[in-house]
Amino acid sequence: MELLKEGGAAALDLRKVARKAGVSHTAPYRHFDDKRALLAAIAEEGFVRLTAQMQEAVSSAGTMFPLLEVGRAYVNFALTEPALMREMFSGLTIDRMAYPSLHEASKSALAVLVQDVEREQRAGSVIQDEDATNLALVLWAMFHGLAMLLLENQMPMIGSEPSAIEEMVRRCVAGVYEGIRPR
Amino acid sequence: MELLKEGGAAALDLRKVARKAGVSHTAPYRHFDDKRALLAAIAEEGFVRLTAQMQEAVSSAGTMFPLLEVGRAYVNFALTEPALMREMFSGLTIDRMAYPSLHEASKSALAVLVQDVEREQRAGSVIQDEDATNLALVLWAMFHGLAMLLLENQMPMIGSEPSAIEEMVRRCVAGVYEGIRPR
DNA sequence: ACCTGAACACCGTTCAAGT
DNA sequence: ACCTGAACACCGTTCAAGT
Repeated sequence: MELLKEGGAAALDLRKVARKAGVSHTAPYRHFDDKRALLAAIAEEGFVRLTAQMQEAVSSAGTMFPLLEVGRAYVNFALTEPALMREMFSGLTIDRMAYPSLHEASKSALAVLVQDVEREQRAGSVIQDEDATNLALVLWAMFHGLAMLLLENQMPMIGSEPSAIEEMVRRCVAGVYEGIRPR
Repeated sequence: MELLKEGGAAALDLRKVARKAGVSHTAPYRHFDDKRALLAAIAEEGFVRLTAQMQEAVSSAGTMFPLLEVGRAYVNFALTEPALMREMFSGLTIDRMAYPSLHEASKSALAVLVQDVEREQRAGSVIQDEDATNLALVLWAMFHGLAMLLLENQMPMIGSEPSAIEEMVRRCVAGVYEGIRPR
């Protein structure tokens, strides 16, 4: 994870990891089947941390705009650990299912959203005629898209000043909460 | 692009490209500065195609739910060309600005959304007290997040049956259009 | 202007061998 | 159970040399 943070995905190779650990370049194969297995373990750890930060955001928000807090936390995580975020969501191409514990960890991030939606549905601040999981997926898509586009510098007009990013998070949360159609 | 489609990003190496083209493995350096430059060219071509499909979707929609059509087109593109989509949005890490024509191409995809928002604002179907570009960015985030999460198999409860995906696209468009707060 | 072949530094992975 | 060193196949890139 240090290598990932320092030099991005390109800097993360098994031999460098072994060097950093002070062992021979074949030692890692005693602990991981192959490079993908190491990446899966790293991604899993990433999901654990992301889930914790989302959970924290919901808790600290109390009854006031939990979704805004979660969105902020999600974007903040992505911008703080861009290489990790990329590895979590696109490192292992297709066989995510081949790493069950990784799959579990990634589901826990969604679970935070589902729980908040259920709470808001009970409170009446979110529509009740739609499944909570489905609504959570919509929220996740919104947050994820925003985080990834910012991370990949695809919103140059937003830039990287915290205040501009904060405004963009607000707009996205407002967009999905209030809708862009006139009320 | 053939290699990308067949075997994903891992299968795309310069020597293989050269082999496929029937030249020596150093010949590509006469046409591209390095591997990143080739990837940039591929990503650029990807944005051109994505923009065309989004534009087509808006046009064919006429006055009926253009946003739903664009969302569908965006998701469809991502699921049809997953490796290309990944390369377009996360291949070259940070220095996207180092490839001006790539940057231009990626802006043209957003422009399709901006134009539709402006049209809908004039028609009164989208709120007018917010900048069109900002609203387009919100829509883009929604579509992009949905497409990437589906592409990376992060929504296993949705699966890959076209009808389930279609439903999810509908929910996301409805979410950002109507809002998830009761009206 | 475009291509080639040798060469270099590097990586993922395997394997026989050690404690 | 964990580690090592040699070895193999492979890649990105450079360079002198060719047409």
